Amino acid sequence: MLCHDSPVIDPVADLHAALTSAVAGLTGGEVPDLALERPANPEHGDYATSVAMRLAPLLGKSPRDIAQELAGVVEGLPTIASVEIAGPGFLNLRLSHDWYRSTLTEMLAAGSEFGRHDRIAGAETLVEFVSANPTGDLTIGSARNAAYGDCVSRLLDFAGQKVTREYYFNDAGNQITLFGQSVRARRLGEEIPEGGYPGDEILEVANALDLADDAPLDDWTARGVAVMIDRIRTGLERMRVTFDLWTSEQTLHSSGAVTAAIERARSEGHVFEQDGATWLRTTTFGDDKDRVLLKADGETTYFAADLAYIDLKFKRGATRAIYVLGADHHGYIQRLKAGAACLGLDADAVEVLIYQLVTVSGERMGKRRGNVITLNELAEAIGVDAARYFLVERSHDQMLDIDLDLAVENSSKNPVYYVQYAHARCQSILRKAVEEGLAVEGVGSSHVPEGPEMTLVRRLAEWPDVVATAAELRAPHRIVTWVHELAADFHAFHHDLYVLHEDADTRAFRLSAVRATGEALTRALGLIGVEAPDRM
RNA sequence: GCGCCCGUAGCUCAGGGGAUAGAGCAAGAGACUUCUAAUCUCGAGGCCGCAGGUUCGAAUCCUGCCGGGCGCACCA
Repeated sequence: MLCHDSPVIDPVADLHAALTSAVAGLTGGEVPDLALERPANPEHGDYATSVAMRLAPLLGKSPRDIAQELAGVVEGLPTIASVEIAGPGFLNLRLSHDWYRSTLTEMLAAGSEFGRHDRIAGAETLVEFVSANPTGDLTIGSARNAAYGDCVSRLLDFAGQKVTREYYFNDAGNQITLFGQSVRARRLGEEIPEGGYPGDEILEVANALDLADDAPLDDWTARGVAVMIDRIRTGLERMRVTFDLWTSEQTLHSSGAVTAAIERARSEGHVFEQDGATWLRTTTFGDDKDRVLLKADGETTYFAADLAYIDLKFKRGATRAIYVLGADHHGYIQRLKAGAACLGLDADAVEVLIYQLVTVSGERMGKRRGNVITLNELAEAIGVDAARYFLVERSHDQMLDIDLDLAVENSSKNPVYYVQYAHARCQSILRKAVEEGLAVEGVGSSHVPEGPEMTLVRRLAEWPDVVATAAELRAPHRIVTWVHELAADFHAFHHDLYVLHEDADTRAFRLSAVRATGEALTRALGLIGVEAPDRM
């Protein structure tokens, strides 16, 4: 389905507009979804709409009669070559040669802005992702979080939102104390405590610390966390994932934000005491059960810090707070939204994105199982481009399984190279055009596009809808699906037709198509954090 | 028990109400004197988990069931 209700650079905008006004004329104003789409079957035209069938019950006329009336309006458009009515009342449209030329011209003129849309623009969005505790290297589960969260951020940014990326880390509490003890134990060659962290990276962190053997535990902990965070940051940067803010839980406590948030919730009337503990009545806003803020022993819970953190996000000016969490945290959705509501905030401005878990050879990852794969190992094994492509290739609602040996074995046939190769081919042609003095500007005026050229241009024209939908659905895998289709269309085009044709007009059209394809590949790959190489 | 995600080709998965359900991989047959063969072309492979419902029209929306994953702390 295509939807063009915002002023975007859109190749089928005039078609959409003409249909809309024609339909409005028939109904007296009301316009249902036009359902303008690209049929899978080429016999059904380049674009098709089933709007006549939807209109039939409304107007009390037969779908084919309505289609006939609409056909009369659309037929005159310069972008339309032919219209036919098919089946129960489909309107099948074929685009004119003129459309192909003007669409290419438009796309090239728009450049990197092509596909920019404002359907969801304007929000100040805080995307919090990864946020793994700094007690070890990031696992491949966090790698999925990183790749997905980063792509969503890039998509929202392209959609005109002001995006801030934040990593929230836990640097207080039992786990962190255990981490500090583990670091010290490794350094001193002692036994690590029960439930401590045995990973090799702990030893590396320990050895990087300039601390005396008898330094206080707090120093081992704090310094260890700092080094670990730095390790994590470096690994993420290698994956082209960067953050604007690194926020520590500790600072929420020390700044008084936690206490302030509890008081704010109390003044909203949602805090109560029971069994010696202080509770937040999140059930008022749809949570399964109420949540403890202050334990009977007086300690704050992790959720209390969460509450303060939500408060902080909106106080800093965010109009939307996105959380990216693994499926094992899906129970947090209601809790976080209810927490926001208890602070008097809009629960709908809290959006929790859940991605399904990553398994290793069909099994859940775990230190006890000894099957942990880290982000660094994945990047090392198959490279950053293949790793990123692999991590967002499928829907985030789909479970992801990895066998590292198999991944390495298969990495050469990772589809990312197929797509990148298409870009390298584009650049190769453009280089050759310059070398041979065959480069031209413009799309020409008389070239009659052939099948593969038309297929390619129509594919390129899908971009505005693809990128807008991907952003709205927080579904970067749609970019991946599309960019692969684009690469396939380009490879076929390249195989069938010679670009640097002796006829200047043909050459101009084809060079324009190559240029537009190269830019589209760069743009789409950029949104998933993959490079578009000039040579391979 | 309750909640979230998934079930589509041998395998991994796209398909947000439209016409004959697609791709990659695997297996099969072909194509380089050319701007890169990391490519292209062709064939084969399907009760879209099951059963109802809504609709002119359902893989898609609704309900129930079956199967798989995950979660239901005064842990972090």
